[in-house]
Amino acid sequence: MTATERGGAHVPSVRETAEAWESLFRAQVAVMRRLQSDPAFRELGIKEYDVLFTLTQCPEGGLRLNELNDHVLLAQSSLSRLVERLERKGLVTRRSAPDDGRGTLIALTEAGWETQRRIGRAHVREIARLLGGALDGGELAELTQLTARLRDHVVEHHPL
Amino acid sequence: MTATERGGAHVPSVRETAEAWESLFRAQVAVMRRLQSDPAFRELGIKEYDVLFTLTQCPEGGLRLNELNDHVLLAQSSLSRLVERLERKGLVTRRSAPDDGRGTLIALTEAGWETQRRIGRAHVREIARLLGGALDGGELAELTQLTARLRDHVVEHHPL
DNA sequence: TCGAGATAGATGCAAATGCATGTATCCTGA
DNA sequence: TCAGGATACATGCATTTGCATCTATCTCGA
Repeated sequence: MTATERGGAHVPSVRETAEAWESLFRAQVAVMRRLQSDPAFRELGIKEYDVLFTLTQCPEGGLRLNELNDHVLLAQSSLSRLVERLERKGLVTRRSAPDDGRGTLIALTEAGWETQRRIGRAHVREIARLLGGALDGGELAELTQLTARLRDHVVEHHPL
Repeated sequence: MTATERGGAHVPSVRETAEAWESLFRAQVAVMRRLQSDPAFRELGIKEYDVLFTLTQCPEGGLRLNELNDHVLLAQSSLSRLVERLERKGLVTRRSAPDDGRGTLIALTEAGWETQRRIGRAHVREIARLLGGALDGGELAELTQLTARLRDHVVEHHPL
């Protein structure tokens, strides 16, 4: 068996790359389909939750709409309206960015933090329930590393 | 450094599991955002393409709607109408399943095969362009393995 | 300083989506 | 055999999404 045959440290072929993406994508679909049906997301859609979560992971002041948009699979206009809905529910505030009159700063309200924590706890439990037993700790760490590097590479080398 | 600290073959914590999912999901978002903007998907949306692709990967006769639905992140009704659109475009045919009067068999037309091949070629090139250089062959194979096992586990242990 | 182009976000509108439900068919146990 | 429930898919309808475009603001070079 050659290095190539066992998938050694060679430059991957187009086919190998496409297969890896396909596999990653299908795994995401399978997991996401199940996560979406979690009762935790009856109160708030998973995309709305994702925005709240992203806001918890960033400096206190909040995020610009375009920064938020990097984390979510939505068109700019769709995110704009999603945030508008969150504002109407009292979960986030929007204010004009102090240093750039065009920008909008989105920040969590107290209710937003509380809602994220509440849904987040159930969500994390559900993730563990679904994925538990699929991979051991080393494999899971490996997966985290590989996907993180994949993301970093794409963000770094292929701006939108 | 203990085995746990370096992520050895232990039973993963809830936190480690959630981190891995988060990382996988963000990588998927980053890659998908870029794939979606490929001009190859101006003619046909990526979800529509995905259905055509899935149909190429299965026995000649086609797939039932509910089987298709396992591969796609869409509600049953949305897929039903997506397939209806594909039929109107002449890319698939729908016929009643011979062994089950409730079912619908979806199959590619000749134009459907041709369209999938054409878009697929461009799509695979784009995948290689985006991911090329991110991971070497061994890492890519590892990623394929891990995500495939993740999917298999979820499909096996957590039916919808 | 000014004007052309770039950028951030909002909005009108058509298309796509999901939920709830409807219809037809299939299955199962009494 | 047949009634009750389950399953497969379709459909009405309100919501969400994306595209194209608009406005407001910023940036930069002449």
